[in-house]
Amino acid sequence: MGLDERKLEVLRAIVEDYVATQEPVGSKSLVERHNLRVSPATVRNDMAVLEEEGYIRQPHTSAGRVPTDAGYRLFVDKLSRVKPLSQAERRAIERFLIGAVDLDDVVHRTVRLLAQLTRQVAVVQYPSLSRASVRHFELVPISTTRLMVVMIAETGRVEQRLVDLPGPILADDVTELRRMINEKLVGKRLADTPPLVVALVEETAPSLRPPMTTLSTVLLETLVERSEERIALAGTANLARGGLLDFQGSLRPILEALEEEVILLKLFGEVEPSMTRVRIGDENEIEDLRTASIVATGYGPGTMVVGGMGVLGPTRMDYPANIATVRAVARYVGDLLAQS
Amino acid sequence: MGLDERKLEVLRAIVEDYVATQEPVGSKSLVERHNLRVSPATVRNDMAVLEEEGYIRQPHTSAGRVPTDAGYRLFVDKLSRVKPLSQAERRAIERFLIGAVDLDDVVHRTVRLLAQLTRQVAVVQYPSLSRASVRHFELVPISTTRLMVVMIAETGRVEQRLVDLPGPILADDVTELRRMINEKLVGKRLADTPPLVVALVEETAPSLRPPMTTLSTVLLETLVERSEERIALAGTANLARGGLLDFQGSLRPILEALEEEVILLKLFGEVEPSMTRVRIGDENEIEDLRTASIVATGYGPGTMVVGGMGVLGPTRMDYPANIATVRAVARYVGDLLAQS
DNA sequence: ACTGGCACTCACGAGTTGGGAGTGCCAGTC
DNA sequence: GACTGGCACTCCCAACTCGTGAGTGCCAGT
Repeated sequence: MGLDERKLEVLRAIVEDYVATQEPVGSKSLVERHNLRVSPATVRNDMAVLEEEGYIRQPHTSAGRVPTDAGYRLFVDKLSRVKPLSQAERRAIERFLIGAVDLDDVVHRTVRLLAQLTRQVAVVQYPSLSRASVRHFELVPISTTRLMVVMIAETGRVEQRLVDLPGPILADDVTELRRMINEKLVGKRLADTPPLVVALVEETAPSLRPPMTTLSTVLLETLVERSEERIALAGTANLARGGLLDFQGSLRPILEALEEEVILLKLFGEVEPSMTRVRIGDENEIEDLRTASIVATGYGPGTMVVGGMGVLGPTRMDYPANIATVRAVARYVGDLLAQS
Repeated sequence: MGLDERKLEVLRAIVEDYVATQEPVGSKSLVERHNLRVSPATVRNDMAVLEEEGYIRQPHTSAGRVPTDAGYRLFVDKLSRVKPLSQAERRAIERFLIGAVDLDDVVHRTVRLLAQLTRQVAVVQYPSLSRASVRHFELVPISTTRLMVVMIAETGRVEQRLVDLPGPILADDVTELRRMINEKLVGKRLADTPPLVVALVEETAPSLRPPMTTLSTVLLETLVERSEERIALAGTANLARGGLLDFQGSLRPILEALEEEVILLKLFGEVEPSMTRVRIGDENEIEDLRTASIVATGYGPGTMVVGGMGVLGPTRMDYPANIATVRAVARYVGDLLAQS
């Protein structure tokens, strides 16, 4: 169990070399590249221990060593300092996001930026409604029996939906419905709205009951059920880099998983405030992603978290760099949201 | 130049076998599988001619023949009848699209359906605004200096955008602006709106000039420039099927091209009314897609075309089946749009 | 115009081999 | 006790060989 200073140093060196070269690393080249001040034989002994402890393994006898998922985990937790971004990267982030015209555009640009900087697949969850609050509701008459319901969230996100009413409705009544809904819901966090919507129906005068009832079901559907649905994705082409050595040959399951929004939301949506979470290989619950790692973090204006973002790549990725990039981008986007 | 009946028959057989087996097809197995009523030697002579004409080629000496892009082209144009869909497929289309709640949902379901039925990458362009007409405009006051502009197109598509006004504005003025805009633009095709918007500003009373001017630039931007921007994509995992034999080894360029919305719009957006267009391999202008084929068609309510959809796959794809599927789905979605 | 026969070509897979990188172990040194 | 040099061993990998078989082109014969 004794992993002394040098053994950890050896592990770090193995991870770094393997990530860089993509080839199993042997004792000799290790000693050459990093200036460990011991002989290859000593390193070999250390490696034997590290292997016994499950941090590295040999693809085959008499080949170099490769980190295991547990090895990466130890590396990420204890052995690496997050690399500060280069000036050039900071500028790139700024330049890329500066011209965004609306929320959609911000998300779009962000996801591309992440993909480009990390050279991995990037995922950004649209600001989730349930964590944000309501800025304004609007009812737009389309015909006498049809309304469009528009909801604007504090984050700038807009949702709309058409509603067929049970019967014709007067313009004044629409105005009244609008007033009531706004009075009741504006400023509330979306997650808290369902009981309020129910109460709203009960408080409605009998004459307006039927349309309000219809509206309430639509409100509930739109605001709650569809509220976390959207995800932006970029950089899938990066999967096809590493010559198919990553992901043990088949991109298929990875690409399939990436098309399931439910999966992506699970991976990138469950973020705790201001924590960067790293999931390495086997730690993933999703079977298909056992050969991949994920770096995810939450973002939002100030200390609030309105969504998640992150990258996905082979377990053999540059964790320190990716963690740094994801954090920096998340923080920058958070600031952007806080301004508007 | 004389390609008699039988030679064409041989070409058709080669394409069909190659698409099915993915292996170069030789004269002997050809005669066995299709009951051409001649000997392998005769077929070989025909093949020699077909090769000379550029319709097939040999991967290496003494291997079977493989169709060239020109061969596929001839096959598609002259030698294949579009396969009618099976009853099961028709039912699948119906079942898949029947529960769609709004336009976004329709597009989403459609693209997944196409990917699933054809086992290729599917692309659906959101109903393009410029080809559709305006149903309604709405202006929603957010604060005294901020409006939200919402546009609803005849296809059900909704676009919205926030506008910062040059100065505070009264509720009555907003109402007036809304009235003016709707009066001028409702019912017009979007492509025809720009001059109308300009005229609108000129007709506006001096007191309302400043906000109307601001609005007009936003209208132009939103309605024209951003009008064809959206694309839905599904089934990228299908690229990784054919064991990397398709696409001569690297998915990278294909995945990259698929991430460029501009490229996809070029491919699937330029559709003539009720024509199914097939682009085979080299016929593609996009360098990266020279190993791929595209089947695209327009769709829309009735005879109108409001967008394109289609599939992308290896040149070695089942053209008759894919053409049939794309057409059927496009028609079904068109009907769906016509109803609403 | 088609066919059967025949010699030829060449990709492919199975087996073989040599080299080299890397290992584990052990005896020796500080 | 911790480290090192030396050494025998393992085994992947790339290169080579070789037999097989599918497929061909050509030609003489019907």
